[in-house]
Amino acid sequence: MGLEFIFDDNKPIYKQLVEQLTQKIILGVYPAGSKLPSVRELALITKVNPNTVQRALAELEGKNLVVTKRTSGKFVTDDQEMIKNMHKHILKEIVDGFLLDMEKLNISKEEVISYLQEK
Amino acid sequence: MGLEFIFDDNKPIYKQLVEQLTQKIILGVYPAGSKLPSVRELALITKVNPNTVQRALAELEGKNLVVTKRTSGKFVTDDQEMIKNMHKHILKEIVDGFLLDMEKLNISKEEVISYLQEK
Amino acid sequence: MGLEFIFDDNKPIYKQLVEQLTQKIILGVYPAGSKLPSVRELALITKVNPNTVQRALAELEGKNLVVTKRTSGKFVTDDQEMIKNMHKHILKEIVDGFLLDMEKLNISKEEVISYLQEK
Amino acid sequence: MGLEFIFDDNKPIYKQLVEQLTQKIILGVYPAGSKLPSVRELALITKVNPNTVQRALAELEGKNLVVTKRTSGKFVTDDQEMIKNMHKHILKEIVDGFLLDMEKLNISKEEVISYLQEK
DNA sequence: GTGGTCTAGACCACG
DNA sequence: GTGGTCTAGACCACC
Repeated sequence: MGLEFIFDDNKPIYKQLVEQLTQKIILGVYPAGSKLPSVRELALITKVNPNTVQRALAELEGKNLVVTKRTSGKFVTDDQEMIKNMHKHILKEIVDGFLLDMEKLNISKEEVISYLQEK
Repeated sequence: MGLEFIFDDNKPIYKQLVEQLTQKIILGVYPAGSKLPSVRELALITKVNPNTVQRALAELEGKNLVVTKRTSGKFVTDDQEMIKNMHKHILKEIVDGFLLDMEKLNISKEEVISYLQEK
Repeated sequence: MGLEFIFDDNKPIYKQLVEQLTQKIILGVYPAGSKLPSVRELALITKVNPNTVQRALAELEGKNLVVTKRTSGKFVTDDQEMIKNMHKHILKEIVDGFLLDMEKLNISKEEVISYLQEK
Repeated sequence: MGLEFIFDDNKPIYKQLVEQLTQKIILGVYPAGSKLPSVRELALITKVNPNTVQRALAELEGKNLVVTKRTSGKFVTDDQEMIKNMHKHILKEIVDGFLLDMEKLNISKEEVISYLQEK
């Protein structure tokens, strides 16, 4: 569990890769400080072109979730704080987006909650 | 409220138009059976290229939310049942998507609810 | 003047492109709010592969110096404040780097200044 | 002070080693004619792969700043003149590079000087 | 015509 | 074997 990569056609693959790798980092599938599979390995695992993997990893590096140690590979940041923050950030983003959607449909928070409870 | 159209540059404008028009129909801003503004008017209101408006309306026709009466214009369907179903459908889609996201982050429904209640 | 692009082999071309475009923006060769040449045009001007141009522009977008208006092209940000800040930022970076180098060589600021004045 | 070696991951380590060893020679930390630590020692001190140290020293030999005396090790050149020239050369390079950067940003030498004086 | 994405494949520097 | 860069060329969505 935790190692599959599935893509759909709606979003660019590299963005989906960013999301899924971020998730795996947040959930500890790739723990803080651990070495990521090499670009080429990831390309094999995900069945995606190495350039595309590279691009996704570059984004993760931009967000400081991943650091590159030249010639020895790419690693998850060892800054656990940052990972936690990312977790919170993503959570907030999703929940806020959800509530916004609900608002657009004129549905109150209470209705949402009772709806969820019934499920 | 209810007549503004706001677009961002991330998603195709015609899709955003579809969404926003659907919303207005669902919420009764454009009630069942009522006449929609003409393509040209909508283009003016939304400050969008008429072709784009056309494309969005075509999609809405495809979903049977809008019907064209030749010579007199485009109208919201008068099938109230269909509108209600659409409402439920959209609601379900959003909530399910939300719950799926939560699941990916390993967050239980209960946690979500308590999180929402705190807000 | 101001429109040539020259590259050397020490640094990646896309980074040099980022630098040179940034300069042109800062200096007003490409003023705030103005449209940039299209990716393909820039590729022709610079004699570089369009993908490489794309990559450089993506970086500039990441720094919010450039914004993309879908289908109509890429534009310099119209936030003049941001451009000024970038100017200051770059200036500071260069000067600080320079002073650091001088420090490593045990050369005082005063010596530097008198050296510059002689030139 | 004078014996630490610090590397960042942006530039090749061997180049950084070359720079830092050159500095130490110029500043007299390793005086003209003195014996350098052995490759292995340097590797330990710098926590760098011996191959990398070897490569850096080879470059310094190429510049005639370091000479190998077979069987007894590597020594800083005893040609003090050469060391002084190297000093000047490096200085010139840095200052010229700096002035070039300033020129690109349309900043006159006078402005630079007054800027430095304020700091 | 605009930008965006992806692939395939090659070459390089590094350690 | 690691990542980084670049090219050529193709295809897509959008307006």
